[in-house]
Amino acid sequence: MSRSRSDLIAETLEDEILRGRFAPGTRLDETKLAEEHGVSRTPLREAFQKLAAAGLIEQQPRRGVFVREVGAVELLEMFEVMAEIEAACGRLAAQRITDAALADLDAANARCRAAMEAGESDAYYRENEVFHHLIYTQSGNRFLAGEAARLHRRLKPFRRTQLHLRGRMAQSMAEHLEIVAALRAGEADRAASLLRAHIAVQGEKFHHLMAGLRAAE
Amino acid sequence: MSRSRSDLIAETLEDEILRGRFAPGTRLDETKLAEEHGVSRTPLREAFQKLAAAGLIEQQPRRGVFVREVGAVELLEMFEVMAEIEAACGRLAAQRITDAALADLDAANARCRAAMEAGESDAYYRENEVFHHLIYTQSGNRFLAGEAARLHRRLKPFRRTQLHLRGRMAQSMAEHLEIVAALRAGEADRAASLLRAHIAVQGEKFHHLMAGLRAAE
DNA sequence: AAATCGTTTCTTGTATACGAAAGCTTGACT
DNA sequence: AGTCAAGCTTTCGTATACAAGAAACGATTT
Repeated sequence: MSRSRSDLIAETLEDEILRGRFAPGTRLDETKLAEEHGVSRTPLREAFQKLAAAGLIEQQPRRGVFVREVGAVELLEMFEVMAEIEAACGRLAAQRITDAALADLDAANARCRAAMEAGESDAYYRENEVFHHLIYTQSGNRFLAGEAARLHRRLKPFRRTQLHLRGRMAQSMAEHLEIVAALRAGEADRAASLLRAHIAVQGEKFHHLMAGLRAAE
Repeated sequence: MSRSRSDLIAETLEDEILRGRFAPGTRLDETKLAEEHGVSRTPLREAFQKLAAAGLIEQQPRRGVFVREVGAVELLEMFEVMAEIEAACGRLAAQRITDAALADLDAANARCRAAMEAGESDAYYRENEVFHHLIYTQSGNRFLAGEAARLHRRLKPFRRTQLHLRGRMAQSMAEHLEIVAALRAGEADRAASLLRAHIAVQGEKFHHLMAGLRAAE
């Protein structure tokens, strides 16, 4: 199950898109990118197909490929789905999680707290990711965990700014503790609800953020 | 947003794979398929990238592409995710569904009942699909609806045999009615639970089916 | 007789070349 | 001066040619 050439190109391209090197709506020049990667157009076009399937770019026949604009509506929808998927992970994890994994969650939360108290939002962000990925895998459903990770990654650029909002870190921290408690108690419904709310608030914050940006224009 | 050539090839290929023309594990011959579609290898390879991204085929570098084997475990995982996604659709739909859509659901169920009483499992299957797709769209979340439809399609070949199981149609029918009742009442949690159970039973039935097949070998 | 190494052939991966379509520029006409 | 059309340029889509790797086959050796 080794990786092929166009896979690598697709990965780096995906990374560059998500990291914002190419603004939404930008046309991706085949020839330019080809020589940038030191290959011909062929492997690049194959990489494009992958990105198109993943929904990151849009191919307009005879026009070229463009970085997809994700509108505010679609973004909110994706946050909503993320909330539901994490809820599902939590529901299943509550029934299946191991003691070792619970300990890992505690550890991640301890590091979260340390980061919060130090006011290091970047560190908090990293540990927060660890926390959530642990829950994905503890769903005991590799397919679900994969889908969760995929969407999580997709939303990453839009989640980044969230933690700088006033008081969000502390609230997030408190929610984490409640979530772990529910998982430890094996309360599936409660774990699901807590996780849903925990993620949904990101969508709402994002909504407010967008509204603010719009008003500032 | 028109469709390109390799898109069409990818679609037909996906269809042929899901319909079982190519057994899992089969190697897909580029040249053979190319001349079968009357094109060169290039557009075919581009179609392969899409299918690989969708997880239907696996590309082994310098070896070729193979139809992916979906093991029983992964299949059960996918059913579990389907259950959770449909539950999410139901939860959201309960808050957002229109009267017109409720009427459509009633109509679909009426056609389901007719098919059941006539013992036409194929017709039941079709109307059952209509019913579920209505719920997807009524989630009011196009992204979620898309993901639901994608997974639904992916599981189609494995759901097909389900309805022939003794008494499944009648039970399914009864569940549909309960689901609509919950949606009409706007009871989000109940709609979600009912849908989750409604789909989960398919996974279990499938599980039994698999066990039966294994034992029969 | 079996095993191993070399050769040959087949297939994949990539480059390049060519045809076609879309957009832009230029020029003519109203 | 503005608008429309025709040609020109650019870029996409596809075919084809070529290179490299993998598998199969055979020959030689132990």
